[in-house]
Amino acid sequence: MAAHASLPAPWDTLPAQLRARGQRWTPQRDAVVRALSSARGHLTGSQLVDLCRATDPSVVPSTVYRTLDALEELGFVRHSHGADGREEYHLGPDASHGHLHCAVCGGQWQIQDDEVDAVSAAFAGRGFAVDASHVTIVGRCRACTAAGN
Amino acid sequence: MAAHASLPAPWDTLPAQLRARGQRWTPQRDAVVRALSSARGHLTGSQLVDLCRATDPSVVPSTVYRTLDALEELGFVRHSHGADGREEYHLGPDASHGHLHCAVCGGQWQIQDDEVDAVSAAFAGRGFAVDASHVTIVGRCRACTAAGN
DNA sequence: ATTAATGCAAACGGTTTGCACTACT
DNA sequence: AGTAGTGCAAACCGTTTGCATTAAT
Repeated sequence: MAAHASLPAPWDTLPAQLRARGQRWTPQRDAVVRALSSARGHLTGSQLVDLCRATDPSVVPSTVYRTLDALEELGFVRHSHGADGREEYHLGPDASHGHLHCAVCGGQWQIQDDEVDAVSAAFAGRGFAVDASHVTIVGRCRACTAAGN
Repeated sequence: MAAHASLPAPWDTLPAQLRARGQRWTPQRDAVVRALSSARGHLTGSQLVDLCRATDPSVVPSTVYRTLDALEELGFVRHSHGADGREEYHLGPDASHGHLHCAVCGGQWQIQDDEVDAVSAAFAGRGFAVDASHVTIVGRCRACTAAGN
């Protein structure tokens, strides 16, 4: 089959995107996506496994991880590494506008999603919710470091 | 025995501190400390294991990890979780003066070592060297979050 | 009918644990 | 002598893999 009770927001185009690449939409992938979208924020791989199995006990870890790989390839999820040292997956490309600022050359770069995640995770333990759009990190960029500054 | 070719900087008082607590100084702990101090920056647990075994093949993983626990209890090392998702250990308390700033209540808190490490690790991949003393993270503190702001 | 995706079970790497033995104090 | 610390080997957890089977296309 492949349950289709209409997917939320960014996921609704997913089945089509998969099929366009010759890939398939399955009940298991549906379960993974629903678990992902129901849980706001980030999930570790094993949390996701448990969540999926709660609704559909037939879902097996390998399927979850393989599905995540597939979703990541399409840019629907990204993964980083949480403060607990486990893989952490989160929803697709959302705008984050943090910046990296080189104190030497004055260059600026946008901070990427997974980097924001890592920063957020660093302070999650003390209950501090990082505002991703206001993160500015000062330091020295690769070029300036290489130049010996 | 317990090799004693004089330990570098902050470690020289370690044997005494251990003994003061009824704990012991062993060649294995010596090996771990030397590996830690020789490697500038951070090391994962398994990197440390390998490093130790390179000089002293008799050192076994469990001993390394147990030693790290002991060192951490004394405040000689701290551990965080690196971008590769593994435990990462680093040298004792060094001054870092980054701050957390709550956009709601205006409160400020000092960023801790392991948090700085996590932030640094987030950008290490792109060759950006974070200036720990200039990290300021804006967000919402636990209290303000709890208050529903 | 094809072949992508699944379930299973086994393997993996890093870390932790129980226990008898060793060696620091 | 007393006991903290060790080495070993086995357990553990999250993740990955090989392979025969199932099911979406």
